[in-house]
Amino acid sequence: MYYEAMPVARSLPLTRRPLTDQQSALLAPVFAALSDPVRLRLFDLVHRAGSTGVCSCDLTGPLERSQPTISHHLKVLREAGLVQARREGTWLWYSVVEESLSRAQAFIQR
Amino acid sequence: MYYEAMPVARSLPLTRRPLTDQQSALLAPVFAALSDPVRLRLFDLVHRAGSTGVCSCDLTGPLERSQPTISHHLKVLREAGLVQARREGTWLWYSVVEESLSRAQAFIQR
DNA sequence: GTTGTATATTGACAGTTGTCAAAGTATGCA
DNA sequence: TGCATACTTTGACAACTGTCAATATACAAC
Repeated sequence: MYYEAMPVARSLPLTRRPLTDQQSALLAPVFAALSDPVRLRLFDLVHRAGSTGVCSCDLTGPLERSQPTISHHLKVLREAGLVQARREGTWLWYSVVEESLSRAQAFIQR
Repeated sequence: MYYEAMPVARSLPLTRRPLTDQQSALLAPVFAALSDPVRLRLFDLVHRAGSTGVCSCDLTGPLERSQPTISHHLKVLREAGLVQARREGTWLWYSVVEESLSRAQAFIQR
């Protein structure tokens, strides 16, 4: 089984009009996914692992949260399109979806 | 009376270590402030107004929310350090705190 | 199949959030 | 002083969120 990144807004940065209702509704979940300290640290750890990714078994330890809680946060990050996971045997390897980052970045810098 | 931007983390981007507990606790509220569609649009409107700022009376109209709700969201943005307000007679003029943006940006791009 | 390890889901609970109506505070002007 | 305008605060409510224990599912090895 394969856990993919969910689809998210693509056409944001080019407009010079005020943010529309739809645009903000697509972008907000990305920031919402980064709005929790545990998820920020998770995302940071995944990001550090680069394209190789990181085994989620290595993510449960350092954050002092239960395994279900970490699993829940990883799901939030996945559904926001920020990370993706691929299975390798028993393990899941998480990596960052660079594209999603550039969308958030496009909003922030202008 | 003067509504200022609240103090927020300053020393984030330079480290190459994993995000600490404290760092993530300081950064998360910034993303949390951007995690609501109405606030995203508010912030966008303020940002567009540049250094002149925008009168908050002009922010209540376009977003289809009650005036107290808009006031609440502006407070959240202020407390996250993303915007600041200065009073001019009866009006409040809102403008973006650029520095706060660069901190969020520093996290996103690396 | 059984057993063991890795991860996800469910259910529950306290705490937080977005929203509005109503009431309060601040400023300017007559 | 009184009134009008701009904004904030309070109180209430439904919806959502972070957390864990318990349970379930997926895969590998035997």
